[in-house]
Amino acid sequence: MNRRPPTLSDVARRAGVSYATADRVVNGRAGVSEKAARNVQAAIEDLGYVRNVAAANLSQQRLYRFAIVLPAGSNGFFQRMQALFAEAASRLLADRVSLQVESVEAFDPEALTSRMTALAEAPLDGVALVASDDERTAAGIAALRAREIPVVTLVSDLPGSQRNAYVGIDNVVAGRTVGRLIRMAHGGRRGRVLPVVGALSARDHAERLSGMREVLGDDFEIAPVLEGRDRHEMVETLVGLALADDPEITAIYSAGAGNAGLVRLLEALPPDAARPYVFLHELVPHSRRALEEGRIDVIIDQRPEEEVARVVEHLTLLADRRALVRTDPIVPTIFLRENLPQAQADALEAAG
Amino acid sequence: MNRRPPTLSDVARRAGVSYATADRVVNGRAGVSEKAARNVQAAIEDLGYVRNVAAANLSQQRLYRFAIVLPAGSNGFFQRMQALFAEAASRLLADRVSLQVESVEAFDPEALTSRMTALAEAPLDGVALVASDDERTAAGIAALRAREIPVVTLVSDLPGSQRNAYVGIDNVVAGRTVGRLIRMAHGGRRGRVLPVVGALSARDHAERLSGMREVLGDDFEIAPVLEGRDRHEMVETLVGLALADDPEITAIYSAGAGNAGLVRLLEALPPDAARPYVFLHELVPHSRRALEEGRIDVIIDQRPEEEVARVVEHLTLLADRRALVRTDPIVPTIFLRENLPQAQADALEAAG
DNA sequence: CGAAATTTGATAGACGTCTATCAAGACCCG
DNA sequence: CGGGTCTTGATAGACGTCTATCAAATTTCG
Repeated sequence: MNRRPPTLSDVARRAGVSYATADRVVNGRAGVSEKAARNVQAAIEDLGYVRNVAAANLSQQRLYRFAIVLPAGSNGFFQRMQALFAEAASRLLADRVSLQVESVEAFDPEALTSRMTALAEAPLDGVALVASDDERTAAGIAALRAREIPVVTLVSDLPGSQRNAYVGIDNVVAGRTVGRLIRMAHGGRRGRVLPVVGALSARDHAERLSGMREVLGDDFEIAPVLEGRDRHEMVETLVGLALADDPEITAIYSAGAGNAGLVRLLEALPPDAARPYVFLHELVPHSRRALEEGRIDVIIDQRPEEEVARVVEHLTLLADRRALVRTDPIVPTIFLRENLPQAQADALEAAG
Repeated sequence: MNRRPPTLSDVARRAGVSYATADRVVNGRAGVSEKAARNVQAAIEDLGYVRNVAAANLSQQRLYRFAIVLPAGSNGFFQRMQALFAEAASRLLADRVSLQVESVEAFDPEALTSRMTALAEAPLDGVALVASDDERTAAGIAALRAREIPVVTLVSDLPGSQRNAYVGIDNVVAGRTVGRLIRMAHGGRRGRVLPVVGALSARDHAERLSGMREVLGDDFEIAPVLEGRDRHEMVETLVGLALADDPEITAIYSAGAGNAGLVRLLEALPPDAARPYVFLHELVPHSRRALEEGRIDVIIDQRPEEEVARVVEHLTLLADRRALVRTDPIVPTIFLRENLPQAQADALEAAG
């Protein structure tokens, strides 16, 4: 129960070969007879040999150099994600993983592409990026892959491209989840839903809406979709007008960003007036506060903590040319005011 | 950008001391003047030195031997947890962490205590266990601590004891979350809730109920609490009787186990008959199926995957006498049929 | 001042794996 | 059977840290 785990020398001895031969087998180097290889494999299984990663990493001086490209700007979600990556970076220093977190102008495929071109020249072992739905982005990914640099898309995918993996939620699932919650909140009654997105041309926003529609079916009316460009002033204005215009609205689903404007609008309502149910995405300071104060009802979060962890996991595995585990999408998480995570507030404060 | 991370030799050189002295500083060994220590610290910060854990682990031949004690039996939740620990164990072999997963008879504090006494004699670096609310368990924990073996309680806490940490959800929070969902599902209307627990004397079940009550306040009636002993036949019978007896019930909250019985009962209902909203705990095969088939509405899950990861994290840190990170409780997660995790089914199948 | 105590330096060996090199042995084919 | 190719063995050095030892230098204190 307490004995030393077997080393490769033990394996070699057991297999009746030299250390060199055993090493050739485990590292897939050429020049080993089939028989010897079989013996070594058998010895590995007999002894339950597992390669000591500490020793392996040490001897190889393995360094993992990853670049993470995030959209810049005031978007609370990406600020949170950036803080999480920064925190991960300092934690991962001890494991010889260096994360270089970069910002590019949001919604600017040109800027993203030129950044990617630059990264393709850098000595990197992997890149994660928030893809924009654009041919140039796909070309940038291809350029990185051509240099043998693995690429992971994050939050927003680009399915046709050569990216190795996607880390993020399935937006249709997120929309369906909101649909179900809307149904629940209406307790069997019908209602009229006001959808707000950044732009209908944004694939993720459109997918969320269509997921919601799938679940609501014909039992609910859907008001004309507002496109707020993810800008809070615009969201505030448009939603304000729509609500004034259409008193039948029983629920608002904001599938995009710019929710600070929505929250401002809700704060301006008389405190005890009936208001529509409000569902929105991403747990950030202002949405958290709104939920705590009862101005909104549900936040759908894509758990950036989990996404950050998984990006690092994927990039490390890809850099070692190993198989990915856990390629299923991130599950959108439902936050009500009752199950808000506790540490969240502190972590955000600490991040400034 | 691509240079070799600094080693302790670099630090020593920079600080103008020998490697030996630098080593004494970083490992907190005695026999270093204050001045030398300050110089070394400064050099560490200047260079951004981070101890290479691979090298450190290698040189120390550090082995982490942890024991995990779970209640035996057919309980789907603990079966899932056991599978997750087994999976973690094989993954962690490469990191020289050995998890020895043990079962003891459920609800048998005597059996748990004698197991703990045995473990106190074993060469272990940490123990995780599902505490039962019992003095003997507290004594067992004390015995382990007396042998310098860190102890983490899992799923069920024992606050008065000497355990180093608790990994699990806050059951009041879970109950409050359900309370909010019940409110939502009633869409502003009143209702009558049937609570089902294993036993009112079980602290976690009682806490869940009181959390729910907090949120429902006086707007809802609460039917007499059923105690199903976490046994599915008993739950099936009791709930069946209660529903027949009390047609006013609009929601069922099952805060304990034995939900297979509840699901059977619901399956027996005529398919298109109105049924109460049903809320229960833990995503396991039968509850998952019930949710997929629309026989229940919500599953509150305590994310055993996350708990397993955190147990390992805590035990490792404790074994190294380091400070714990992330001591906030696990956040109860809400699953609707729309946001069920995908991989779950496969993972459970694979675990057999 | 001198003896004792404390601090420092130098260094060696170990941890397990990886990489590389060189020589020797086994095998094949003409 | 001789020359070539393939396979194997032996071994050395490196990775960065930890532990230990011994001697030398410095400080403390009676």
